[in-house]
Amino acid sequence: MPNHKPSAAATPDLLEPTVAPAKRQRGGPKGLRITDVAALAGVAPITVSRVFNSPETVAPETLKRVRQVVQQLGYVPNRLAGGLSSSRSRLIAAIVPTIAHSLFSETIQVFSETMTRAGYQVLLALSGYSDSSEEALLDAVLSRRPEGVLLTGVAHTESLRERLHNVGLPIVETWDMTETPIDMLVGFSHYQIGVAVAEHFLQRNVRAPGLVSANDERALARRAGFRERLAQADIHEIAEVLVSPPSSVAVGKAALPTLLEQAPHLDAVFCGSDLLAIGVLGAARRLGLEVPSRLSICGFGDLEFATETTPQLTTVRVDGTRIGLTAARCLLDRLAGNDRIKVTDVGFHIVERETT
Amino acid sequence: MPNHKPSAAATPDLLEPTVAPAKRQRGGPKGLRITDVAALAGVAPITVSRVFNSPETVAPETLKRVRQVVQQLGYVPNRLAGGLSSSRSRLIAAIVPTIAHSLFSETIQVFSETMTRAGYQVLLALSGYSDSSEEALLDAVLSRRPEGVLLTGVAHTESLRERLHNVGLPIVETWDMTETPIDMLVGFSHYQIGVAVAEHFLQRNVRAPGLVSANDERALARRAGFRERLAQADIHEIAEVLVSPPSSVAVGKAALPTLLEQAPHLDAVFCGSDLLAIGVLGAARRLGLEVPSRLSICGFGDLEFATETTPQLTTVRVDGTRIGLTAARCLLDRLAGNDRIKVTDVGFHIVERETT
DNA sequence: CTGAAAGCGCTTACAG
DNA sequence: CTGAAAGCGCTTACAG
Repeated sequence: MPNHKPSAAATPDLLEPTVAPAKRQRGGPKGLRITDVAALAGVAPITVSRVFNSPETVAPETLKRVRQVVQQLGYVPNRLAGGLSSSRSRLIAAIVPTIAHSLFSETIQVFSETMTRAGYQVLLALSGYSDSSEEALLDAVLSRRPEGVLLTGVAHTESLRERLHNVGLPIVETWDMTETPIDMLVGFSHYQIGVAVAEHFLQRNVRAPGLVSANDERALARRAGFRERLAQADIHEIAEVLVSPPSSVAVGKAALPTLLEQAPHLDAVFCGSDLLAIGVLGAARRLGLEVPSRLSICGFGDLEFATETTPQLTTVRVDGTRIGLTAARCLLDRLAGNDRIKVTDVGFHIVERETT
Repeated sequence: MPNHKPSAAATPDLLEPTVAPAKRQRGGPKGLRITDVAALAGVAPITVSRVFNSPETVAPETLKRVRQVVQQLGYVPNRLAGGLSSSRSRLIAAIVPTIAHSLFSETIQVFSETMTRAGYQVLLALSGYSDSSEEALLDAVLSRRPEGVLLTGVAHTESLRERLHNVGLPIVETWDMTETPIDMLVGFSHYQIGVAVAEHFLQRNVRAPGLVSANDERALARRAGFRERLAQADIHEIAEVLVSPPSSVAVGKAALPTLLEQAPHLDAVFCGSDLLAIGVLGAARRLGLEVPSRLSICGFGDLEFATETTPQLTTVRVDGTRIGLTAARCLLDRLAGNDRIKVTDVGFHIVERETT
């Protein structure tokens, strides 16, 4: 049967489809699209787009009409499409070891609030404490095309640092300090904390200190500062228990007997977290060791309530809220095209509650 | 100058552009695309897509070659594009009042881990405790086209419930109980907790109980159960302090004197959180009120360490980890097309530490 | 202040 | 097992 193409009769039939090709069907009926709003409001889709993204460029009358239709239909723009088209995902990734035991949850809370207020959303990526799957995690994160990344701790592996550097995104590393940040940095020196706790113990005439700590990079930095400062005071024997996360009261409790085996005259313990410190405190009580007169215990991380419930403990307080806020501001400044101080040291305080 | 269109000479010149229209330029050079990988591997883009999304349908040889190129180039697929095209965002939204004070952070931790393992990512949305901006928050969340939503607490406003129902997404409400869930529910009854704490106090022969609590919906449900059970025992006068979040040790401390003004013979306090309870405990100590013999104090929320540091307190323990895990499973089952038990009551326990 | 056309980087739905 | 074409729902880059 011959082909009856009405126009362009000179065109060879064989190169032309017999009829307009049937439109491919993609899935069932989708949700509302910008064209639905546009049609009902009697404007072009681009105008609806402007109502959301640059309302100041739209005539007040048009704005009102479109918004009315949006409201009426309950239209919510599709940001997958918007992000793809504009290369602005409005997404910020936060990579955190864990939010369960609350060391970092305040930081993320404030960070998230601040980013939300600025029109971004936070993609939460929990890395755990193992580096093993970090490459996969980073792939997952980058596949969303975030406009910025908050890291907790400095990136460890060289390969990771390189990839993060290469993507060219604004990046804030937090909760740590390094000579060679990938980009921006808001944190403090774990090494210096170790030094400070050592000095605190030395002031109390400690002779046989011990350490209970995880073996992640930050904990090891505190340990190094602690050991080196003590070495300067000619204390070289340090009882040690390295524990794996998550740290808990129970782990702290179990650690004290082991420390006492290593150092029967143990008179101070530096713990990697307040939870561990509370555990050590409990074990000390049970053994009749008075705290802090017979045994000094120092924690890390500032559990708010601890001030009230365990005045015998000393702890190292870090302002997680300030870290989150500062990190958010760094990122936002950078996203706004401004420069930013690259490194902020928020420091720390040793909080001593009861001197005897 | 005349137009020299080589073919289709019969077509009216005026309807044809003089030359092929100049391609519009969209921004600078972008990152790697699937076509870059495809070209280098000598396959079509769709094959690269299959390597990521259904590797089992690709010949081993091809698979290997493409993966090698992916590795070599450091290609990371763009999920904004992928999600738009496939209508599968692989995103799950978690809407939580706050993660800072750790009541919910364990739930989110486990939920996030579980969803990540299943190939999803979690978009974290902090709602604060005010309902005011919840509509805007929901818009922001839905604009990412998540495939499921975890809510903390049951949705409050009717408008919100309706919208959530209408989007037709799998939804889990958590940390509460209701007769009319939007979809699935993993939680417990705050009202029943109030009843149980009242009974706990009654067993201790409490005569003049008080309450320190926030005034959010869940806190008010606990209050209702508490009051109603006490009313059955003919106790109608209940000293009350309603506080606004965030609750803290300091707020708890400040509350006790106010309660004592209302009820000089106060002999029990039910607090809306463990932090408040610790504050009340501190204030009681200062006033010389012995706990629990003279004053019973019950908290809520289970701060792990509290068992160790404040054995005088009673608390209501909820398994946040189980909630997170169960919620994740509910969502995943639904996403896999299976049915799921709609309502799971994980219950609660009253943990009494020191009986005298 | 508004709009028509093209393109963002993928995947679907076919076809072979 | 592999691929060409079309389409996902927006925004960019022009043009008026």
